[in-house]
Amino acid sequence: MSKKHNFTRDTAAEGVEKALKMLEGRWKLIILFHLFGGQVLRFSDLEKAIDGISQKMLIQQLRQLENDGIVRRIVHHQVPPKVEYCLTDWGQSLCPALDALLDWAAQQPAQTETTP
Amino acid sequence: MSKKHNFTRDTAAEGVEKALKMLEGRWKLIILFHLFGGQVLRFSDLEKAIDGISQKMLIQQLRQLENDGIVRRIVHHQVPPKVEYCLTDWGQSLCPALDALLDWAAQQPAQTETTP
DNA sequence: CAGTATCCCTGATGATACTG
DNA sequence: CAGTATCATCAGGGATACTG
Repeated sequence: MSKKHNFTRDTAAEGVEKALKMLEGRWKLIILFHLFGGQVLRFSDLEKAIDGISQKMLIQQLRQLENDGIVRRIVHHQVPPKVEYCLTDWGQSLCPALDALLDWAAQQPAQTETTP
Repeated sequence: MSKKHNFTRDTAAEGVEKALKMLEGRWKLIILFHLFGGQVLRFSDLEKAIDGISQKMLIQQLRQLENDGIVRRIVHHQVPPKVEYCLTDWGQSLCPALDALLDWAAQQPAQTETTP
């Protein structure tokens, strides 16, 4: 199944950075969590579902996710236009990794308070 | 050991976002990977080890990691000053989560190429 | 040695309006 | 419906110089 990879301290940092770059972006995680679990949503569905997002931002973030191979764009040639978005297999496989991060964050011990 | 957490789609996105916020920052991952494995390094050690970083950036990123409870700062009251940095236990526990991300990124199928 | 203090600049985001 | 186009804003980061 999973291949073995040998990372040095620097290539590891680089690799994680690459992953983070793909996830950074004001709206990407919210979009992703709307698509996890096999959801297939239209542009307008996402627009309605995500509070406060503009069309410009929505399309921009979707395009980046698409270029990174995380999201798939499905165009139905109709009038009026219909375009749907879903995760690629690889995009789906991101879920466990995010869960790991989520658990980690949830385990944060209470102390000096997170940067105010 | 690990507690159970119930997340909704939105709180999950929020939680991961919180985690990412702590890791975003031009130099944080590089710093972290220098400290993983129990390393204890002086300010000047980090400065030498990390190519291209300025004192301002180094201290800024370290402070943020410290405020987030990921890094611990150890001051030795001496002349000249000696300050060391290492990971907190919670900071160490981030390692597996990053590994998951790393593996995910390494599995990226070749296709449209990552955003040029 | 281990930081502070300034100034500057760019890229990411937001607001708004227009279109095939 | 599903986008493009334009303009304004603002925080993150870089360069540089100074200090307890």
